[in-house]
Amino acid sequence: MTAVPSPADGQLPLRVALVEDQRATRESWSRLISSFSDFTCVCACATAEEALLLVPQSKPNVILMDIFLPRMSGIECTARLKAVLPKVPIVMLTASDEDETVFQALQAGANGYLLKRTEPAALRAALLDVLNGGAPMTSEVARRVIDSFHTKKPNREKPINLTAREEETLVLLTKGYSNKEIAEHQNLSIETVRSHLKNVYEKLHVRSRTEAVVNYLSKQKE
Amino acid sequence: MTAVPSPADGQLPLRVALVEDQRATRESWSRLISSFSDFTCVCACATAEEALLLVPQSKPNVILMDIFLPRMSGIECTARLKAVLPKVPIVMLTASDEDETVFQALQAGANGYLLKRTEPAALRAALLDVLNGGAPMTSEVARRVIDSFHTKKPNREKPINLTAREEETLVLLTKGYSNKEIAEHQNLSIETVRSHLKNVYEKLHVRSRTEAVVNYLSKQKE
DNA sequence: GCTGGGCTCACCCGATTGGGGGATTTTAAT
DNA sequence: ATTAAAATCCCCCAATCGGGTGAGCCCAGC
Repeated sequence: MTAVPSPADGQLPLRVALVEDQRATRESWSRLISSFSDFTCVCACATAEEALLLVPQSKPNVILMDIFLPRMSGIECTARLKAVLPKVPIVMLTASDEDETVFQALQAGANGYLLKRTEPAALRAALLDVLNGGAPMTSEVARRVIDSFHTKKPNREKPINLTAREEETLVLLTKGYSNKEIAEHQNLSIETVRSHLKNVYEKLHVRSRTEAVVNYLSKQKE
Repeated sequence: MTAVPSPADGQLPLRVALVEDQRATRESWSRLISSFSDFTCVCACATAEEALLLVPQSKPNVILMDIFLPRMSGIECTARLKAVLPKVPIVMLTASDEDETVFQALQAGANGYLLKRTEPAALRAALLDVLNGGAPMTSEVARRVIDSFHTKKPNREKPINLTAREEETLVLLTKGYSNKEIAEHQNLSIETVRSHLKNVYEKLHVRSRTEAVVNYLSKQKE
C-alpha cells in the first residue's frame, strides 16, 4: 500500500539493525543483508542492553531481533525499543518453534516473525514486506498465529440467555460499579438491581460479582 | 512441513470447493482454479445453505469462502462447515477491508484470508500453502492480524509497583476467589489478605475488588 | 382470558467487604 | 548497626453483598 518510508524513496539503501547474540550468526546475517544492493546493515548488536543503546542511534528503517538473548530477552528488548522507535518495524528471529514466544513477541510489538532458516531471497522479501506495512511470517508461524484465533472452544453449550436488564446490569458490573451506582445509573431501586444480579449469578453459575465479571470478561476475549 | 494431504499424493488434482454468491465471480474463479493443472474446482456454490449441503459431498481438499453471502454469512457458514469437515482448511475471500470480519472469520475457524484481487499465481500459491498447513494471508491482512496483538497502548504511565504478595493476591482476586478462599490458598490469615488488598486498592486507585479485577484484566489484554 | 416471563420493588439475615487504626517480625538495603 | 520496606496479623465499624421469599405490574402467546 504505502511506499517504503524514510530514505527519501531514492536509491539510498534501507537501513537494517540486527540483534543476535551468537557471533557467527550475527556476522553472517550482517554480511548477507549488506550484500543486498538495496539494504545495508547499520547496526549489529550482541545483547539487548547494547541494542537499547545503539539501535536508536543507528536510525534503522527496520530491526531484526533474535528472540533468545542473554539476560534481557528479545521480547523485552522489542517492547523497550518500540517505546523509543514506535514507527520502526521489528521482525523477530527464532531458530525454534516455541508457541508461547510468538504471542509474547507480537504482543510486545513485533511486526513479523521469521525462522532463522529462512532463505536469503525470502529474507529480502520479508524486509521489503514489513517496510511496506506487511507482516511477514513463515507459513508455520502464520499458522500458529491463526490457530490462536481458533483456540479451545469446546463451548458447545447453550449460550446463556440473559434478559436485556440482566445484561445491562452485568455490563455495568464489569465497569466496576457498586449496586448503588448501577441503580442510580439506571434509575432503579437498589433492590431491583440486586434482583437482576441474583438472576445473573444463577444463570452464570457464580456466587459473587467478581466471579461474574471474570466470567463475562473472559467470554468477551474469545 | 507435512506433505499435501489426501489424493494419495499421486497426480490426482487437488479438489477445491468455492462458495461465492456473485455468479460472474464464481464462474471465473471456478474456471481459473480448474485451469491449474494440479487443481480442480469440484463445487461452486452461490449460497451458504447450498454450501452446507453440497460441499461436504464434494470431498474437497480445501474450501474458498466468500465473506459476504446473502442471509447466512460466510463466517457462519465457515463455522458450520468446520463442524462437519474439521480437517479441511478454509480460506476466506473478501473484496473489502473491514477489520471486524477478519477476526470473526478466523475465530470461526478460517485458516487463511485473501483479498479477491489476488493474482492467479498468488492464489495457487495460497492454496498450496494452506494445504501444507500454512496460513496464507495478504500482507495487508497479516498486518491487521498482527495489529490486533498490539492494540491500544497509550500507557505511558508508571507501571505501578505491586509487591510479590500483593500481585499474588490480585491474581487470585481475578480468579473470582473471596478473601477467605485466598487466605486458605496461600496459608495466610484472612486479615493479611485484607491487608494486602488494601494496599493493592490504594496503588491501583480503586475502591472495590471488582474495580481492581477490571483494572487488572484490562491491562492483561493489551 | 389465562399463563408465563420479564421487570419492578421490598424485607430479612448472615457473611463479606472496605476503611481506619494499629503491632510484630522478617528481609533488604545502607 | 540502623533503617526502611515488606509481610504478617489483630480489632473495630459501617457499608455492601449474596441468598431467600414474596408481591405487584405489564405484555405476549396460547
